[in-house]
Amino acid sequence: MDGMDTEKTVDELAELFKIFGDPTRIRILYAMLDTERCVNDIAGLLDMSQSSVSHQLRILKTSKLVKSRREGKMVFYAPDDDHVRAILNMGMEHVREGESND
Amino acid sequence: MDGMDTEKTVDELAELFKIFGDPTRIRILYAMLDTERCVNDIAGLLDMSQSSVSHQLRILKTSKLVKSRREGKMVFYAPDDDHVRAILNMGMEHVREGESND
DNA sequence: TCAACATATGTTTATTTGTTCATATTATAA
DNA sequence: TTATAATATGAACAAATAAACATATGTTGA
Repeated sequence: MDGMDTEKTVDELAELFKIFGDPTRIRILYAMLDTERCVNDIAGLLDMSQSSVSHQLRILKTSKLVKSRREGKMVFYAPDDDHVRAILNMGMEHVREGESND
Repeated sequence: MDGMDTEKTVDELAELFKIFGDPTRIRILYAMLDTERCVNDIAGLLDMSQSSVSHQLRILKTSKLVKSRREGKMVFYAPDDDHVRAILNMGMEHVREGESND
């Protein structure tokens, strides 16, 4: 174990990836990757219930992957960090390459 | 949804991250990041049962994150791909920054 | 062949988790 | 204040899953 600090860091790392480990959350993240989105729009785009979207957004926000901004009745969500895009891209690269060489 | 291809790709992406979403598997990956390791050594290093390690290694291998090489009775495992290190590093960056700014 | 070692694989169990449904909060307009 | 729209939250349920235990497979040497 070289570059790892504590066990706590490993747990945090696993927590982070666990968030990305759900297709629904991935879709939600992609939906807001270029434009901030309100909850209802996300639900409409992904054909999900408002409740389900809201639950997942809470998880994403708690994990600091997403930030929110209230405008009237609506709440707009966007990625909190550019790491979100970076992590998604890195994973996507792996998936894409996996399709060719095997 | 811009750079995404099919729904299948999203599912594959989620599958990939799900693998990283477990502290045990992260530890296993780190253990073999610089040197290939046999099952028993990993179990010893991480204080886990041989069975548990073997089960997790199977998951890692099925996901193409890890490759194996037999040498006599022992089987040595190593990351299959440099994406493994890249993905771990990217996640680690996020975790490390998350500690400071909040 | 047999024994010993290394690894793999079923099976069961306890825990985690995503969704649904119902209900609560928050904000706007009349 | 009352009605309505947007979002959040709580509880219950079903599906996924990591660990433990027992057992099987494979390899080497006598």
